[in-house]
Amino acid sequence: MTPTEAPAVSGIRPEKSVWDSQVLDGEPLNEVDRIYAEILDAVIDQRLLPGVKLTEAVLCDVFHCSRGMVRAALAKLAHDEIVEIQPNRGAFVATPDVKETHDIFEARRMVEGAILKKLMGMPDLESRLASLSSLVDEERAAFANGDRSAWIRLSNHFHVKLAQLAENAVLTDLMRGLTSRTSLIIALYDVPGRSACSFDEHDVILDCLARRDLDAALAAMHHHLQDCEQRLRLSDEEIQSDLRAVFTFKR
Amino acid sequence: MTPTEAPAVSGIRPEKSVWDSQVLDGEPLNEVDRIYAEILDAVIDQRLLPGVKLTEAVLCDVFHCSRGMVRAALAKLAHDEIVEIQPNRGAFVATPDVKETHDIFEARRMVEGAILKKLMGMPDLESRLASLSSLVDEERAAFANGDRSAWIRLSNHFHVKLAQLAENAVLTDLMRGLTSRTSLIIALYDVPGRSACSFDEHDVILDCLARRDLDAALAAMHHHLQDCEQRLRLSDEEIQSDLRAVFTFKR
DNA sequence: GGAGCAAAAATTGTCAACAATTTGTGTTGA
DNA sequence: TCAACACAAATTGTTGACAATTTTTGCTCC
Repeated sequence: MTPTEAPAVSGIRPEKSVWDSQVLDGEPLNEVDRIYAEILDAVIDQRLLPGVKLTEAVLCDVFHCSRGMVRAALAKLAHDEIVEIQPNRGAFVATPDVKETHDIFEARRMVEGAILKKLMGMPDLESRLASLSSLVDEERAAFANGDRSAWIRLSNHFHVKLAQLAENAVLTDLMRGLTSRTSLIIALYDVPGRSACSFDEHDVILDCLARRDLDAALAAMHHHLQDCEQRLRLSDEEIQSDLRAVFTFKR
Repeated sequence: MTPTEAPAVSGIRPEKSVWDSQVLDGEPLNEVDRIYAEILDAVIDQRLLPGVKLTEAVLCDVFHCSRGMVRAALAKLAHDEIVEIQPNRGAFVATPDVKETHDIFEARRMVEGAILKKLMGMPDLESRLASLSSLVDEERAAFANGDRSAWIRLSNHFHVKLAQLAENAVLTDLMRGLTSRTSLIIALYDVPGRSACSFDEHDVILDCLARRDLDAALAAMHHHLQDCEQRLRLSDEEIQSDLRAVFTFKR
């Protein structure tokens, strides 16, 4: 994966100008946070891909600010493991390795399972779940419209919003971090031919929750995350078997 | 809680000069990370207390560096919710509110429970637990010696080290963050007369783990965290009842 | 065509200087 | 004695300039 630069960085400023609350709650208080959020959004939407070099001067141009602002935003992103800063060489969108991938998915299975348990004990669950149902509908629509960025963003947001329903800010922040990093992983290891629609799986989870069937909900979430992880092409062996499949098919 | 400054900040540089791996794995790569770690260590050890103002110029003096370094370290600590940066007013050691306290403990119960489950399925558990046993011994010794900072640090480190045994870097980092924030909470809400020895509880957890009794281990950890949370004085009503107890006793 | 080298260009790391804001102090008047 | 105000001092926010490092380019030689 060689560092690329100009074309990918140009994807930072999407056409939408209305503030999207995916990354931060409410408007950012300062310039650094704004830049942070813009870059993070671009990473989550997979407009900025793993390994891309984030040159300070280019970002200053894009965001019309001084280098200090850019450096501060990059430092925060590095702290989140979204960006890797290599001393004297620059900042790059992070490229999580196989171990990190496994660790993140494992952590998600633990945390998201615990969130479901908490939700199960909460009153008024059905009305809480209504906003999530419409979100899944939006996922479905985005997919049908071929709007990949929107689909990815909404798909990610489903998990964050589920955490928000649990009314624990620490868990919500945690889920934000885990889903952001998952987006990187998927961008890095996803196999186009293996992509399946995740909104159906989201629907199943919601259904189980609405029926207050904890075991089913846990199984559905576990299955969803396991599936997501299984779909990634993580090893040379998998790449080899894919190449074989390609040439077998061609012949 | 009024911001105080000079006397508490003087606690940043402890007598020990050997690098303690509590905060970061290995030596920090740069000056910012070093300052970050020093301040975080001081917070965890409760040498720096909640609400203390962290003046840039003072920190520059203490650490013999430029303001840029200090600002970068404070920004990272703010990102971890360890420090609160108020625009145009300065940086303060954070003062978590009651909701945040609850959220953190809840998150810990979820995550630490999940860690125990994972540990239960790991091979060679007994030899893994050996280092933790000696750590609990150190806790006990520190408490007996009246070395509060060491006791707190070791007590915190127990949970981080338990997470490390699970061999998942994401979970370990997560536990680091949660325990650091817990240390703040305890500094803020702890009642001196209510403090109990937590190393006995740590021992119970280890014992259950060694016997591979998952249910008992989960119950012990849950009880430990619940106990810890219950010991905090979080409401005015509790303060009132404490005042009544004080004057009832005096009469 | 590739390797090695020097120089130029690009980029990152750092910090002092200045601007902006807040806090503290002193004075005045009621 | 307290409130209001002005001013000085302290502190935070920001950025351009310079130093240090890395990357790119051009040239020579084999």
